[in-house]
Amino acid sequence: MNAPVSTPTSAPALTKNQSLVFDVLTRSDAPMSAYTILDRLRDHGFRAPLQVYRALDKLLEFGMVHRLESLNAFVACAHPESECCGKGHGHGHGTVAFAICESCGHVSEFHDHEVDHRLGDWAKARNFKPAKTTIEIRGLCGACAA
Amino acid sequence: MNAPVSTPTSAPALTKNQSLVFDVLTRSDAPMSAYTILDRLRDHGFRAPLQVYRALDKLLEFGMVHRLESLNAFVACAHPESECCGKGHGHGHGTVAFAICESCGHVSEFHDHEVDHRLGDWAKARNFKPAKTTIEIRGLCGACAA
DNA sequence: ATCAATTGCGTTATGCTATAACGTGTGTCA
DNA sequence: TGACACACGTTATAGCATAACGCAATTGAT
Repeated sequence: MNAPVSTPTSAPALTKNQSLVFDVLTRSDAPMSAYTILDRLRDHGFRAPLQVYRALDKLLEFGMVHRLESLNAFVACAHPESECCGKGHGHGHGTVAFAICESCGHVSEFHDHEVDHRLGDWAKARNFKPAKTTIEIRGLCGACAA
Repeated sequence: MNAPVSTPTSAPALTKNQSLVFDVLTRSDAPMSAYTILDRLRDHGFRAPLQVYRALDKLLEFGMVHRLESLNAFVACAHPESECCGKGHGHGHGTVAFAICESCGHVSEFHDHEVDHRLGDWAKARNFKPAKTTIEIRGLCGACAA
C-alpha cells in the first residue's frame, strides 16, 4: 500500500507522501522550510518532520526539488521538463543557480553554461571532483529594488 | 574594558572575544561550526553560543571570516590581505567561491572574475540587486579523489 | 565634566533545523 | 515462501541560531 503508484507520465512515480510534499512546494510562490511544509500537511496526516524530510530526500534525488542552502529551505524545480544541457541521464540539467529576493521571497532559477564551465575548469585543473555545486545570489529583485 | 584594542596593523581592531574566535578559526584546517568553536573556547571563559555568534557576526562584517552555507560552518578568509579586485572600500575582494572536500574537509577559497561577471550580467539584465553571492562546490579534492 | 548614545559582553531561555533508532507493512522476485 | 528493498509512522535526541534581559565600558557632543 505504500509503494509508488505508476503514472502515465515519464516522471518517476511518486508515493503519496512525496506527491503531497511536491504539490505543496509547487503551489508555493516562495521557498518553504521543512517545518512549514509539515504544518501545511497536518490535515493530510503528517505528524513528524521525518515524513517531510524523507519525501524531500527522494524529490531532491529525482531532481524535482532544490534545496536553498542559504535559507535552509526548499523549492520545486522550475525547469519545465526537458531543458537544455541534460547530463545524459533522464532528469535533466547541470548546475543551477538561484536569485533570491530578500524582500518578497521570490526565487528565480537559472542556468549559465559559462559559469558552469569556468567552475568545471577550475576543478579540473586541481583534480577536484565536484559532486554538487551551489550558486545562490541574495539581494533585491527588480520589482522590490524599484 | 570590553572595547576593541587598537593594533599597529591596518586591520580593524578586534575585541578579545573576536580575537579568540578568529584565532581558533585561523588555526583550524577545516571549517568549524559555532558550537565547535564554543567548545574550543570554554577554557577561555566562553559559556554560551551567543558569545561565538556575536564575534562571528563582526568578523563576517569585517570580511575576515566566511560562512559556508552548505555546511553551517565558518572559515577564516584565505586572502592574505590585499588580493585582487577590491570593491573600493578597505577590506577587499568581491565574490568568493569555495571548493569543499567531503572526505578530508579541506576548503579551497578562490575567486573567478569571469564567473563574477556572468552572474553580475544576469542580475543587471533583470534589475536584480545582488547583496551577497554564495558559490560552493562540494566534492573530492585531488588528494582524496586519487 | 557629564550625560546620552553606542557597543561589547554575559546569561537564560527558546525556537528552528535535521537525524538516529526502532518497529510495521507491502511489494518483488528468486 | 522467504529474503530483500523500500516506504512509512513514532519517539527521542542532536545540532544550529536568536530573543530578551541587564550590566559595563567607550565615545563624543555639549
